[in-house]
Amino acid sequence: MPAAKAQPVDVRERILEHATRLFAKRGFEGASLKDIAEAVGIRKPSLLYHYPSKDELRGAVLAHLLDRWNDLLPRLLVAATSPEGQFDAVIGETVRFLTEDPDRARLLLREVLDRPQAMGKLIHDHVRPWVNIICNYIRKGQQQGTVHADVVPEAYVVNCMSLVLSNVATHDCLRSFGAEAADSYTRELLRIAKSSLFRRREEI
Amino acid sequence: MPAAKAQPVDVRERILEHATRLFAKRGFEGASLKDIAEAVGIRKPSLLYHYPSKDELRGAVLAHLLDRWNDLLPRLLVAATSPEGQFDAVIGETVRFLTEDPDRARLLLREVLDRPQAMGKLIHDHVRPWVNIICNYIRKGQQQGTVHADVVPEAYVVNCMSLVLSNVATHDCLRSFGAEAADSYTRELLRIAKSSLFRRREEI
DNA sequence: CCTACCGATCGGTAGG
DNA sequence: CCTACCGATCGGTAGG
Repeated sequence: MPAAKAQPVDVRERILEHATRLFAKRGFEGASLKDIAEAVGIRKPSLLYHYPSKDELRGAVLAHLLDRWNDLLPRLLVAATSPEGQFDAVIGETVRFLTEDPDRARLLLREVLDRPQAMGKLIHDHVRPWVNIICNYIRKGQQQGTVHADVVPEAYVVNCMSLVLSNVATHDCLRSFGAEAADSYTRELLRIAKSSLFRRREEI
Repeated sequence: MPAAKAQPVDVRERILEHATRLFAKRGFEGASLKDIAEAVGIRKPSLLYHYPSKDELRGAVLAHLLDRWNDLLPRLLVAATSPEGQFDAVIGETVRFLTEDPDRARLLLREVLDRPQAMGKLIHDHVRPWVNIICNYIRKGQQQGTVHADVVPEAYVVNCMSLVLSNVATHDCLRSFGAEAADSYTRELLRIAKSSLFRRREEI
């Protein structure tokens, strides 16, 4: 009867949480296994029992983040029906996913900087499919005349991804810029994304 | 007569070059003083003679980058006269400055992630003045009807900065996305920035 | 899950 | 600008 174990929540998951937070805050090289272990409340060798090396922990952290993203995707893609509604759902949920825990954006940006080649392959495998779906909606919108004709779909979507990522990741840093409301930058981001995609009513 | 010294170019500057490159590639914690010194062709204690600590080297690298940026600014701000020409000059030169050496973008992004508070102050001091100038041009454009009325100037400029920075920094990683031309992402970035700012002729 | 310990490497110093 | 060296900390292992 293991009645009074330290914390009931799965230790492996608590390790991932604190590893995500510390990798995001200090970077992979800047966050030591000792610090992560002691944030969880165990010793370094105990952490290495669950994840046998720091590199395997890095991989597990990234896989865990992508799992949460994949949880979101299916209901996101079938949610809306109209082209503009679909777009709002997709970019809105993406922003919400990253804003809910900004460490996700910071970690992803750091991984892209640290290992561009490996992340390129990973993005190609995990993100390409739904990018293609968005691109098809954009092309359909161009045929119907609701989307600007000079949009380059793939490049547009990639730039939007970059923009959302860096907007959330640098949120703390850039908030010191003005006295405006905290989410005014994110609202302007959505305006930029939509304004550069859809033709306005008065144009049609 | 010190005839055959190793390299005639200033050693301090060569240290800054290699430190910029290695900090950008591996991060501050991931790049060791030994690696930087040996890339220059000297030993670690010799590097520490020129920059007495790793933190002072970090500061010098950042200051050097901002100096290059400040070299660019004055001629950039007086270059064009029309609002749209001014905008093209500013964002075009910003892209060129970062594209010329993508390590600049990578280093700045890493610094923002590593030390958001310190970078917030630094941005406030060094970048705020010319952001204000751009914002005034945007507001003038809004009064004249050439710029969309719903643009929030400060938030727009900050988002554009974020977008340019992350676009250049993640260039290597995202190029693997499609078979398109290497600069198609950057061209789409410029289109997004302009399309979400200026009203199209047919609207006016 | 722990204590005890490993060799390697870190930023930095002494001294010339 | 160098060699030689410092204590501290790194990721990881042995053994229980």
